[in-house]
Amino acid sequence: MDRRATIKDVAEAAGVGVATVSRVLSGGSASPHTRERVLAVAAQLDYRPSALGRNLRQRRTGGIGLLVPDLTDTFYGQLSEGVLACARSAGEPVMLGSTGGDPEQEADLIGMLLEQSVDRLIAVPSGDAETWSPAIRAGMTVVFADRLPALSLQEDPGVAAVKDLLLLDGLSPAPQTRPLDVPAVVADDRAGIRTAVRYLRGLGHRRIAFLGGPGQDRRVAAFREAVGAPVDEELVVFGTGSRDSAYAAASGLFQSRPDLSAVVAGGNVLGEAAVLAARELDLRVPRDVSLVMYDDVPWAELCAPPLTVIAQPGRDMGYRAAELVLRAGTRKPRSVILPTELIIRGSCGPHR
Amino acid sequence: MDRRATIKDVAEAAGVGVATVSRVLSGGSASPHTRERVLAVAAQLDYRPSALGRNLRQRRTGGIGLLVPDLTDTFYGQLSEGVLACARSAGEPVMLGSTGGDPEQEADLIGMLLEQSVDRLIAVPSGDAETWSPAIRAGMTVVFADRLPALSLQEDPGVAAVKDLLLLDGLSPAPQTRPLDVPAVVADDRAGIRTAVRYLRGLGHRRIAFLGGPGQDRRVAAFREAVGAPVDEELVVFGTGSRDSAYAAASGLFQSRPDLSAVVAGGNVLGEAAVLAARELDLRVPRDVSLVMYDDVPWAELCAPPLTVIAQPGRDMGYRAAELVLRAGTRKPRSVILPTELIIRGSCGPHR
DNA sequence: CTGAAAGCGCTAACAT
DNA sequence: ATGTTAGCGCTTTCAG
Repeated sequence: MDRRATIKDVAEAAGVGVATVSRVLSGGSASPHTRERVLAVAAQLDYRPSALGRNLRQRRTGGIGLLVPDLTDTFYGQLSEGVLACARSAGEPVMLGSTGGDPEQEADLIGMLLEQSVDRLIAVPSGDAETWSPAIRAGMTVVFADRLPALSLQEDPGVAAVKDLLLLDGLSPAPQTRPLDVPAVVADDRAGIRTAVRYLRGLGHRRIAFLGGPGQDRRVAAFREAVGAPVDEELVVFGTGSRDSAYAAASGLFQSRPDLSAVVAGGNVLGEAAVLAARELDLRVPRDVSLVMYDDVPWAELCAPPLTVIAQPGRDMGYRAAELVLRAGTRKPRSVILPTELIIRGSCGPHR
Repeated sequence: MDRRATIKDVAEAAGVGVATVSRVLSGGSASPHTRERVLAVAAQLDYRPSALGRNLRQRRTGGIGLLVPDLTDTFYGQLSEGVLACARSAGEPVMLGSTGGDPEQEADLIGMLLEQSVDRLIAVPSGDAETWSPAIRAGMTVVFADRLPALSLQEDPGVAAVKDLLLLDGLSPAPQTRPLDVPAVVADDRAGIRTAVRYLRGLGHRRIAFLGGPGQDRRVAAFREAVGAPVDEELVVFGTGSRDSAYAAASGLFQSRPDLSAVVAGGNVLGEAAVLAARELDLRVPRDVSLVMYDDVPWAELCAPPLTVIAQPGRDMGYRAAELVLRAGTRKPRSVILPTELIIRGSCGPHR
């Protein structure tokens, strides 16, 4: 188990200078004869250029960072698979971190990536713009996926939200604020939620609740818009991200408002909680309460009845985000909105 | 957005040599006065030591590699969360790869990690011992999780299986073979499967099938042992890892052997497939067929009826594996077998 | 087209 | 206790 061959070994064995080896291996100019010789020797020595040397020289670690809230959430699993697929085809390593939805852990992980000189980052953000400005200022290329940093409500006018998406959502940045200019890849929450709400209305539902989680500002906003008129605030409730709190929120909702007839769950963990809570309270789906859940996950079909869902392309989302972050040098990336699809299965019924 | 401060900047600003700064920051000896001064300057300059320089100098990348077959499989999500949790508390970055269960991709990813000089690796292996010997020979510290590399059936006596676990399973390494001496963290498949099979037998089931996936050699062996006597080979079927093939296997099984009365699914993806296939064929669970699934995943409870499962601690498994791989320098790690638990819910009924 | 040489930021001898 | 120095393996001017 002896030391790996270095570029120097190859150079010596091939009777050329190290610079030439470097050139040949990175596709630079070299005489056919030299090139062939170097390649042969390199192969023979089983030479693999060390990323360490290259990274230091270039003052940056190749590869891309990936920050998600929770890998046991199937949707983030899908998203991560997309990122990994793209990264692999580009030969780039991926450094993964799970934030638990906690801005502090997120900040720590950003710090660690900075320390590693990882300069490209895909994130499902948990912190607000304030959490993210350090990364941006440090020159990282970041792309948000699935959602945007919360609008931070503090006075500091230096901090705001992502520009692109505000516009795409038909909002305009508050005056006085300097939006983060970070591209994002997200689902068309507005259309997705709207379609779901319309569908429920069409079934006769009037008291429709929204069961949300952290980082779902855009979905909540879409819900309010779709429901229109003054929204019954008691029908909009939130969990904090954990399965427990999602369950508590769902259970609380059902108990405090037995008059509701339908609920839109903002994500699969929330949907899961809703099913569980409903069962515990002897509410039958869809007889007593109709349910539509954001995220199509394999198990949605296993439920009884199978869950009607707003499907969003998690894998594509990750793949596209990775493409953006990798191409960032070339062209200035623009945000992407991916389509959603209402998949009608059995968890919604007519109001009665 | 100017260049990050380097150790040299700190040294100059503090009026000391770079070595002193290095010492202070890595807890070496220094006079209280100097230490204080360096720390102050470092903080003031917002100095973060670059992992690049350190890595090159130490000829190794810190951090640990993690290779799993598929992140959309909730169990691997749980396992990964465990690894990440441990790594984070140790301040180590994690490089993630998803192999898709394909030995070739696995080999590629190992190559990439080697190139990155990542020298600690946790893997849910897909390839056989032959795939893994390069990593071992290169001096990587590897720990297997969840399962072991397949016993490779080829002549080459240099290749074999993991030593520890063979013994733990009560087997002894074939003569002529040189087992990989790699520690592993796995569930007690033998006990888990045995308990499940006994439970099913207690309910009167005699024709019990096993629906397996790749890498489940230990579970299959345990199944054979638990069933005892000559096993009806038609009742032992395999998918290749994808959801589609799992479904095909399950469906084929149900159709070709309508006389079976119970099935043990070797993992959650297979369990999912079994539920789907049964429904498609109008087999009622548990009336027509009883089902017990390996892995406890949140959605097992959502099924109708809720699934009886053999729970294994995915998160712990990841955490323990990370501990082993991190401590590897200190003491020679020994393999770990984690307990399983049969959680009885509603998917098994008496034979009729 | 090719080689020599200068570092990238850091740590570990070694010398003081 | 602290400073000086020599690289780690690689890419990239800069000459030839």
